[in-house]
Amino acid sequence: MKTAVWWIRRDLRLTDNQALASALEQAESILPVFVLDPALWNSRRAGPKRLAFLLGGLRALDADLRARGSRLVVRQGRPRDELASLQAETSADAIYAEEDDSPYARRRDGQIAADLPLRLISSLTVHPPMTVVKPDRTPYTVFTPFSRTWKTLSPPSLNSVLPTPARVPTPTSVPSLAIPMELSLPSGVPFPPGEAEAQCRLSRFMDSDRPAIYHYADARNHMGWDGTSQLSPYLRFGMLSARQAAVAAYSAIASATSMEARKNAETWLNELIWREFYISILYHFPGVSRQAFRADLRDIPWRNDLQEFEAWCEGNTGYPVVDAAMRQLKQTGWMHNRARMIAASFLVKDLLIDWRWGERWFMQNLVDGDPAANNGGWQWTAGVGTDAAPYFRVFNPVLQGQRFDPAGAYVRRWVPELENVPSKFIHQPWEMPADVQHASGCIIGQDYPTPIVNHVEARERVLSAYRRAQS
DNA sequence: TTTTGAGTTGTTCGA
DNA sequence: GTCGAACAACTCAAA
Repeated sequence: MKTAVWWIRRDLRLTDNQALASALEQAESILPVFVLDPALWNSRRAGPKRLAFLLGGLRALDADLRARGSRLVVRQGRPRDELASLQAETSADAIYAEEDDSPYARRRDGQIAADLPLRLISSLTVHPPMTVVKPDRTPYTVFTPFSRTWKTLSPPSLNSVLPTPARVPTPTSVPSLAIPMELSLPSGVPFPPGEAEAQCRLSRFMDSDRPAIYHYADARNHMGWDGTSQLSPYLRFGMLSARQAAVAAYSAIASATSMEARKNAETWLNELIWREFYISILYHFPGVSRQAFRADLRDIPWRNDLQEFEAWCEGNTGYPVVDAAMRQLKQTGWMHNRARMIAASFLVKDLLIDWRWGERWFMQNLVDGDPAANNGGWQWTAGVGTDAAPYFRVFNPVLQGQRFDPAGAYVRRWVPELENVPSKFIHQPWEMPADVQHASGCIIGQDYPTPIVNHVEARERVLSAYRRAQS
């Protein structure tokens, strides 16, 4: 085969890239292509921060390719049209791409495969959705048995991680658009795009003096700590392969020096399996992207109060942890996982707003926003999904704050008007006596909002709403 | 086919 | 302050 197209979608890396490796095996020269698809670009789900991260990732990938005698060709338009014309321009014999299991991608790829020689490689996940199924070949809908089966499949070995190719021979004459520059990453977003950064973060998480992976199980819950890997945006765009992450997790488990350390590393591996679980759920049940998995919970009488929704979005609910979470999201494009659960629970249960509103807001603001994981997380919190939280499990934002941000470091960082509030009141500032409000420079109702709902009453309200919906 | 055990992440109440 | 039970059944997965 003379020329092959490597169609890049969410695998912005050269290391352990199976689509690229297959193309290199089969063809003498490779044309790396990214198609800016207006259907995704203009979608209500797209967010400027994620798009900026993607464009930055394309620039980084282009630089990495140029160091290997290649370059990235960027086109804009419907992928089908652009690929067809590229194929004509280069007389490419095949188009290699990493399979994407989300509903839009499957529809798009199905149509393209009907006309063009598209070869899809399953490497979005360690184990493709079709391989982690029950003995009767039907999909799992509960996490624990899914993960048990996942773990019985042969783990990827260290040498299965494909090396970075030294050279990528590429035809020189194919014109490319410039990578759009108008959307640059806002300065508050702490995620430099590119696979070099992803590799750095992975090794820092695994191999530093005191590897965070061996403290992950507890540390990850503290919102003011740096206990998570912060790899989600990189996994989202394939700047790091799931397989390489899993290999790293397995090797950390194998070299753990205590039961405790081992358990912590296993907890992180479990998070990778959660990612694959929700990818599998969306693959087998594409309808979840539009409605609740559980048919009996599709008619909850949501209040959907617009003013309250806006207060939530902007981080002005009067509940410090919730507001810190929402402001972190807005400023950085990322939110701590524990904070995601608290903020999501507050929207759905305390405000009784349709979980899909929150799902959309997260997609519009998260750099790591992924249709499968985000949908799964929201349905879990709302208690309407697979393997969902029981509906009576309502997070108490004050207790969650006291437990997972005891000194209020997280709150003070993202809600500066509470900076000088004593720790005793940091998660319930409305309890401050007037003199303490004055002393801390934070008058409730003036410098910081009065809570927009009373949690105890809101809890009763949501419990009865869910009870009614079910009966 | 039937049975049995189990199910990410919580809160509240009363002893 | 700490502890166990209740919250509500229900469905899934596997024996």
